[in-house]
Amino acid sequence: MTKDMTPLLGYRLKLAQHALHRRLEAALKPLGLNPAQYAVLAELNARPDQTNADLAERAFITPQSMQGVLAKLEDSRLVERRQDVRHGRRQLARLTPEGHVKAEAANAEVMRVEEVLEAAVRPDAIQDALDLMERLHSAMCR
Amino acid sequence: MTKDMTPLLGYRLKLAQHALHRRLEAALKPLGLNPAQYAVLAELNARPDQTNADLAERAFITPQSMQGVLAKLEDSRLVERRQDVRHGRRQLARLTPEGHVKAEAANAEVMRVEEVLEAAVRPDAIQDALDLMERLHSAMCR
DNA sequence: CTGATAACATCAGGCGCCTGATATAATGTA
DNA sequence: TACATTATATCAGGCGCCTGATGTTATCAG
Repeated sequence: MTKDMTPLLGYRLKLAQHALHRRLEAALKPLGLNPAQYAVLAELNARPDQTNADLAERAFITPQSMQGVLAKLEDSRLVERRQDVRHGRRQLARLTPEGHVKAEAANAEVMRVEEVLEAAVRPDAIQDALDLMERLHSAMCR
Repeated sequence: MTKDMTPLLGYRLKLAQHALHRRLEAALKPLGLNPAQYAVLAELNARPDQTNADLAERAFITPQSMQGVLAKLEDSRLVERRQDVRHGRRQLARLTPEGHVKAEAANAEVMRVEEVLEAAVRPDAIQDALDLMERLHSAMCR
């Protein structure tokens, strides 16, 4: 007989991340963004002029999926794409001024969630928690 | 300027869970199951005769989504649903004999992944890790 | 008993991410 | 130069989960 799932690390990891995801969705919804769109805005804010392929890799989704994300951000005039002068195929994405404002606002919301998350951990244990997540991540990628 | 996401607990939580999910998908694929289907088989193995609504709640998805999961499991003859004798509307789901075999096989695969996950943590720190996940989950649900 | 409310199953449509296929430009190699 | 390989963007279709709407059955209040 299969036992109760509750004491499994994988199960609890899933639960925690699922709740976080819902929370982020709720926090970003008033801004008209979803977590994937936020991730792109934040990434382009930190490093402008990246290609669709670059952004996809950093966000851990496929280029095909990122295509859809970028298309919507372009429709919303938060991101613009230009032909790379040196390459005929590459298109470099960057934030519009409006996109920059939106990115900052979204980041504030996300940081608010992050603070709630960190408040659940003893201050001196946050680094341990970060290390734990990294170890779990590495173990699953091997 | 938005900073690097790497040191954020939320970001690393997402990364770890994402990798776990991919790993589970890969482990279950040879059995013809996805993580959601596995969750239902495991749940019905532990507690037979649950309704669609019950299963949805335990799996943290909507009844509408669980409907699709159950329909596929029925098509695969791993689960069967019968009218509840006392209620005209409720349908109670349970494993078929074939479903029971599949559930056990899937559970073995999932436990193998769980072992890899736990191996990434010092043995005396597993309970701390479980507690951490629970605190993060609770913090996000409030 | 009657009518309102809640629980349950289910259909329809949308969104996000996936895989597979295709087209084009850049790059490496004979 | 010519050709194969790689990188990039993009279209098409599938799958899983979502919200909204609908119909049916239990349950409860009067």
